[in-house]
Amino acid sequence: MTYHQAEMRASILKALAHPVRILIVHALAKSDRCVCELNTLADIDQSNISRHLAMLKRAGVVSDRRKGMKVFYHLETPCILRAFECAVEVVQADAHRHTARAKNI
Amino acid sequence: MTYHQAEMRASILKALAHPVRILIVHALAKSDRCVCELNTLADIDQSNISRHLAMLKRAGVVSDRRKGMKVFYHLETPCILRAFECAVEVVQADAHRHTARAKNI
DNA sequence: TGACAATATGCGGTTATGCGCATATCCTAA
DNA sequence: TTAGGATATGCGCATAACCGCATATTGTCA
Repeated sequence: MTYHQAEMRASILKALAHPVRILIVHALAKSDRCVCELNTLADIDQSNISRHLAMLKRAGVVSDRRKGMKVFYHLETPCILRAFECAVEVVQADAHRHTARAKNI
Repeated sequence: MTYHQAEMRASILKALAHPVRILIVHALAKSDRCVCELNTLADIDQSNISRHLAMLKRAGVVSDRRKGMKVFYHLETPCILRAFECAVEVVQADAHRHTARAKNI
């Protein structure tokens, strides 16, 4: 794998590597949502949500579509959910390792 | 999904979201490697590789094992490779969208 | 057109990442 | 025990990510 290829992949993963953006993608997995709906996912400024959505869009992960005053976002690449599953596996494996170590001590 | 769960997942993805760390994981997918081998993946300082490995280890993605003077790293969670595949898909979908747009203009 | 709702963007400040250099630590072998 | 190879860590700097606030933009409806 070339360094350039690695950079491309890293840019996608970086776009996903933020708790708010993970919440967004998780919500979009169920159905398209407008910004005002996504805004309730976390206790942060609306402008911030807008920025996170812009990042996901730039990465090609989501697309947007205007409908009247609202803008609806759509998950373009559901394979990302598999990446999340893997993250969960890692978290859980880590948790097991920690409890195992705690028992030994 | 709670914000805390999202944070846990984000920490894993963040650990992967760097070109050098992606090269490392990609190399480890084939077999365990010592730091001196991984050092040749990119043109960066040895201390830097060491730091990237420490991050991956803290995230629970890799483990290390001393063998004499060398330290060998091992990929603990190969499911990560699936996450990479997804990143490739997104990159390719993006490329297609760009060429399609270029044709229209 | 003017007021207002929904969304995006510019700005400035704070925190986190990434890096190289120097140096510390750990291990082996003479 | 001392020399030297392999790896890790402390430090300081440069840059990028993140955030809230204020404000711009876009669209609706009276």
